[in-house]
This record gives sequence, structure tokens and C-alpha cells, in this order.
Amino acid sequence: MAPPVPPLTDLVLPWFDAQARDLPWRRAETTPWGVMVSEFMLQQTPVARVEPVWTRWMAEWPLPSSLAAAPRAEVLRAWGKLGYPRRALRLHEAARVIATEHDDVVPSDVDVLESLPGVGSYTARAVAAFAYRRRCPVVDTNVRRVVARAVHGRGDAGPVRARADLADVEALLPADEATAARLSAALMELGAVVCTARNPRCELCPARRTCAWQAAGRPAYTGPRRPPQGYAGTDRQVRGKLLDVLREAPAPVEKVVLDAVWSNAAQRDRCLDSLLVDGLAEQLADGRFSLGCTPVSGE
DNA sequence: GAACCGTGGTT
DNA sequence: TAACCAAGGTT
Repeated sequence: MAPPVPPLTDLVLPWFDAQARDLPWRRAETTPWGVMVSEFMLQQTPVARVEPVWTRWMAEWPLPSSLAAAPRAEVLRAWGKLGYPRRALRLHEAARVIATEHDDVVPSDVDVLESLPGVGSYTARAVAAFAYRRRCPVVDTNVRRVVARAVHGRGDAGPVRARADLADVEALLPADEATAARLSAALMELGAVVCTARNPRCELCPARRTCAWQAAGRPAYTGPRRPPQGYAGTDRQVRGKLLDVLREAPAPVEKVVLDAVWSNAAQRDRCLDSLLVDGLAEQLADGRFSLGCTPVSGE
């Protein structure tokens, strides 16, 4: 009889310890705040684009209270072109709450974390696990894909089923808190660099021996696909163009400058208005526009 | 649950 | 090259 296959943990953890990317927010000296900032920035944004922004951000605002004290426009400029700039506003607001209501200490409790703006199920658990070494399932798109393949033998994860997804990952976690936390990071790493969406590198996979998808002959995914999002011509694109002008402008700009970015006036004005509502843009008393809110201080 | 919210690299 | 994809959250 062949020797038994080691559990997933015993295969993936040694691989992770030896191969993990040296990302700045994973270093021992990184604070929980640094971890939380990285998780905000990494929402739907690739690691390579986050790295330089994160490094500058942490040098400028090493504490929640230091970010909370910064003007909104400065925060939005530092966010740069990471995309989804409302994340920057939510992080700014979360920093204010942490500074004023939590003694400038990032919470470690998942429920408290989830109550912060911009912190959902994934981010709350990621902070608890990676910043505080807690044993809690961390479910992102990478982990869902790894579980779909390694555990369920399917080519890809189907639609999100929040409760079931959490239970699936929970079942994989070893009892020890710190080890479980490390496995959570390892599963994400595996999904990010080996068990990828398009061209999985199964020949490099430490879990190949125990992978249900591999055993099944790597059948193609047959479940429902979500329709592609689309971008060209959407409000999202127009808002991005407007915001880009405001971000790069050294001073408040006249409306005619903004009018130049998009020919459809109705859509343009609607988008500009939505940016004002979101707090991403501001109209000054003289009618010009600027990024975020200019602090009313001075005088 | 579906739609919306940016940006840029990869295939 | 048009799609696809990247450590999601909110409404």
C-alpha cells in the first residue's frame, strides 16, 4: 500500500515558508495598521501596483491618527491611480474611527473590524489573521479557487456562497492559531502564484498529490459565468477621467477644463455631480472644482 | 442578488 | 484586440 498523502496543511505550509514572496506588508516589523492599509489597497488591485503606494503611504501616515489628520485631497492624491478611489475615503474614515474610538489601535475582533467603513468579510478576517495571527477563515477569490479545485475537484469557484465558503476554509484550518493564520496566507499565495485562474502551474504545486481537481483529470469549469463588466463609455470611465484631471491639477480648475474630458454633456455633468456627492470632488465658492475637500482652516 | 465602483497589465 | 483579470465592498 502507498503511504498516506499528508494533509493539505503539511504540503502547503513548507512550500509557503520557502517560496513566499517578500511583500513589504508581510515583514515582521509591519504593524496591524500597515496590514490593514495593504488590505484596502489590494482590494481588486494587483500587488505590483500597490507596493510603491503602500510604502510611501506608511512613511507619511504610520498611524491611523496621522492619516486621520490629513486633508482629504492629500489622501486622494497619495492614493494615486490605484483605482476605486472611494476606498481611500473609506480608509480615511476608518482611520478616524480607530484613532478616536479605539485608542489608535487597529481592532483585532472580526466583528469590530467589519463595522469599520470599507471593511467587509474578507478584509476583517485578513487583518485578524495576518496582523494578529488569529485563526479565522480568510476567503478571497484566490482561496475560493484553490478550495474549488483542491477540495471539490472543480475547475473554478462558482458564484459566492458566503456561509459555505467560510465553512469550507474553516474546515481546512489547523487548531493552532498561529499555524492557521499562516495557512490562510499560504492558501492565498498558492492561488495568486500557482493555482491561478487562467494558466495554473500545476507542475509547481505543492498540493498536487492531494488535489481533487488533479485527480479528476482537471475538468474544465462548467458552471455559470458572470457577464463581463464593461468599462468603455460607462460612468466609471467618465468619473475616472474627471478625477484624473483634478488629481493632476496643481490648483482648482474651471469647469471648462473638466468639460474637455468627455463630449456627452449630460453624462459628464451627472458624473461630476456624483463625484461631489461621494466627496471625491468639491466645488469652491468661486465655482471652480478641486479634489476632495479643501480644509476650511487657515484664516 | 445584481449592479456599480477605476485602472492597467496580460493573453 | 477585445476580454479577462487583479488580496472586495456597498447599495
